[in-house]
Amino acid sequence: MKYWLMKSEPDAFSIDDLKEKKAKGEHWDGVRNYQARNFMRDNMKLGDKVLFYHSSCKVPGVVGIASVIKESHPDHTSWDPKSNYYDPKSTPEDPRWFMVDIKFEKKFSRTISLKELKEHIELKDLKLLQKGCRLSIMPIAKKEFEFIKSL
DNA sequence: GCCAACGTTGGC
DNA sequence: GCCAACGTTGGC
Repeated sequence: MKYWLMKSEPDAFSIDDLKEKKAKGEHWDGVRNYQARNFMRDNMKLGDKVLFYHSSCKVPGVVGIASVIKESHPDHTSWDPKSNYYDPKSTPEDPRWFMVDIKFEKKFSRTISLKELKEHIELKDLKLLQKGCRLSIMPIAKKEFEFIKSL
């Protein structure tokens, strides 16, 4: 089993929105970055655990846990001209973008803020904290996952 | 293949 | 709203 961190802007889609989807979960559409796509397409497997991170908001940080319930499948919003995520180079015959489905597992009793994460030496290698990291999906070590969960 | 211009992310 | 740090695009 692998561990991941996924960023979402709570104004667009928050942990509470995911919670409302219950067991049905939600597909993680709209990723238009090749590195993040490759993680979803090639590496994310059923049952993998995900730290849900709120970005571009008042208190950015980790807010809960989700899990993968469906492995890579084409992101249909990429060939929908009406979608914000439309990419004319992607078609149903030759999809360029992929997504996984995740479902809510738990919400932490508090937000573990970015500021707090930075204070722990145990998390010094966390990709999220590396300078200039703009990846919206990144792998994290089991150690790091367990540590953050324990905070 | 280089690189300037442009667009995006995301913390602050 | 600012801006640093990237990623992408496209001319050459």
